[in-house]
Amino acid sequence: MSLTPRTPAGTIRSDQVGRDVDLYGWVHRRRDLGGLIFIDLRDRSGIVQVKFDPVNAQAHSAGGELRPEWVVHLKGPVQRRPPGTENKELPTGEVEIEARAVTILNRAQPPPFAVNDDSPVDEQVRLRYRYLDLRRARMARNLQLRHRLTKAIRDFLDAEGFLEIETPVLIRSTPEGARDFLVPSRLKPGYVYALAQSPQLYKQLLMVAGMDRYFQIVRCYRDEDQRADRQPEFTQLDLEMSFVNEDDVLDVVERCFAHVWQKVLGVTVPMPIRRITHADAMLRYGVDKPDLRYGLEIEELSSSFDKTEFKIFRQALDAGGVIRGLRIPRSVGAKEIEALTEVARAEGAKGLAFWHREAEGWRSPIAKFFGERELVDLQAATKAEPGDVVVAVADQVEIVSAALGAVRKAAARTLGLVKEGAFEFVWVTDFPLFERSKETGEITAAHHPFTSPRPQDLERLASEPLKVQARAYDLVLNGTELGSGSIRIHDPELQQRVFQGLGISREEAEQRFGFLLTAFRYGAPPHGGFAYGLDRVVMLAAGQETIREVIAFPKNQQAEELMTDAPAPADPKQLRELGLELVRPPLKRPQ
RNA sequence: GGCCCCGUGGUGUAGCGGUCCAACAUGCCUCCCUGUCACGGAGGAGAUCGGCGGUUCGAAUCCGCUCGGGGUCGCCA
Repeated sequence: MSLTPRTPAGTIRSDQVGRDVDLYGWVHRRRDLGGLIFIDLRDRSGIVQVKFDPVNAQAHSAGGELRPEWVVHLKGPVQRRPPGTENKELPTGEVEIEARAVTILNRAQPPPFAVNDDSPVDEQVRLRYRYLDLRRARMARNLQLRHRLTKAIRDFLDAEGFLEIETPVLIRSTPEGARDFLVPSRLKPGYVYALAQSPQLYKQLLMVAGMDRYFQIVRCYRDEDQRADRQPEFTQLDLEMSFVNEDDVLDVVERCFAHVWQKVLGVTVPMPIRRITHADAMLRYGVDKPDLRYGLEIEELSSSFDKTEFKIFRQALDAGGVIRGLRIPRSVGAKEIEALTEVARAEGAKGLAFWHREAEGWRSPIAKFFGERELVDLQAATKAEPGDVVVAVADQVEIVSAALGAVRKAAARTLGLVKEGAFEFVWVTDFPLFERSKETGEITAAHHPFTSPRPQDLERLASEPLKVQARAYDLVLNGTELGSGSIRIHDPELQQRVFQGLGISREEAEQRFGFLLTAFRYGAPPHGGFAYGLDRVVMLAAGQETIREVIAFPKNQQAEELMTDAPAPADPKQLRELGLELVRPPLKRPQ
């Protein structure tokens, strides 16, 4: 039995009136008026109303049995709806199908939650019955958006001369970065692969191979804790280019975003995307991924208070710290200030100083500690207007940045200063090459160990490594880091020096990255690239709060896939084949 | 591992020491209804309030532990 020709339900318009159509789909909703019965028939394309008239006895009696989510084949003519009964809410609202023949292809149990509306449902239930959840309009829309967005990316990069090339998923484990998922080797007992965290090294080797411009839409795996925007397996748009500098990479990436936003959302992204240095972002926004949908820039106030006698400020300055503040262009109640203070404290600040700007001057519990000149300076620095509130933190620079960055975000959200529906892209450039691990105190790569230092910083590599800046850049959208990239090292000697800066000895580097260093000795072109989280991009484009909403079958916070109950206890036979033995038996999970 | 929030018929919520063998909406079942579109009307079934323990004359409600879910910090080169 061939199921063609099918007519997609959502595509039927009045110009098809009189034509006989074959519809295949799900019963979305049923309205039984006693005589006449209407159902909305749903398929991927949308919804169309079907009429069951008692005149068509067979169809009408079958129609009376139908329930939501039953699968049916309907045959009948497209009819114009009687005047006054059109539904302007539906694209198909001018027409209806008169069912002349009905075949019930499958009955359905009542679903555990309503498929035919968008009412909130516990996410655990949604994930357990994901195939039902995906029938709902919002999820169907998200997956269709994801498809169109992915296709727009491919079309654009293809037109720009990029080749899509697949790289291995089962790769050698490298201890840097995120925790690896390990896959034991059956053929070499005791040996393991790692699932690729990213195609980083392979794409650089593709440049050495002369592929010139590469991209890949690629699944990546990281065994870390989950978040609203983090899954153990996620998809990256990964690209790499030869014979380029920073501007070439940024140009391609931002034109790609402009193309995609125009094509998929009909939104024009102003070009070029603005750029801000990492140092500037930390100073003005307190974070390296600023949300520019609102202002609230952080102001340097240290010099305004350089002679202050206010003990808390004095001590911070004397200890080499800074005082910075934020003008909130709105009156803020005591409760809200208390909440913002808590936000600042959570980031390590000892408190939050605040002044209410009034018509005649400043009102503040700490007003008496400040002289005329300081308040004039405060006014000049913040340009506060009557009704505004200025908050400030005094401490070491890292704490001040973190605290005010968090206060800025919290204030924007609670006071409704965020421009909804806006897409504010920004490049963050000139990242440091290294950073000191908070945990171990060791120097680690801020981006990854293959990132090129700026040429003018090369002589500081050994002497002042933390002052070396990298040829690295991040792309940020609405305060979410989409991804990052860099110009890579292509000189084996420079690569060795950076490894040494990271505390990796020559021998160790040869052992772990020998293939890369060897490759670089056979003529590596200068190259650089970028990678971003496709799930995050789709999430933001679709206006969703988590990437789970744009992934067909995502995992929960325990990294479980609830529909199939993965992961599952290991089969002893499989373990034997792999030469593995469990040290700890699997815990039983109560239902 | 830390912190925060949430677990009440299938689903979403209300109830926050007795008036609750738990209420409302929706879904489900039966009946009525020939222009509905979240159709309407009448009736019915359906939860021992995540679990265990405690406080109390009395617990959905208070306390402790625990299980489950989410957010977040750490972590994510």
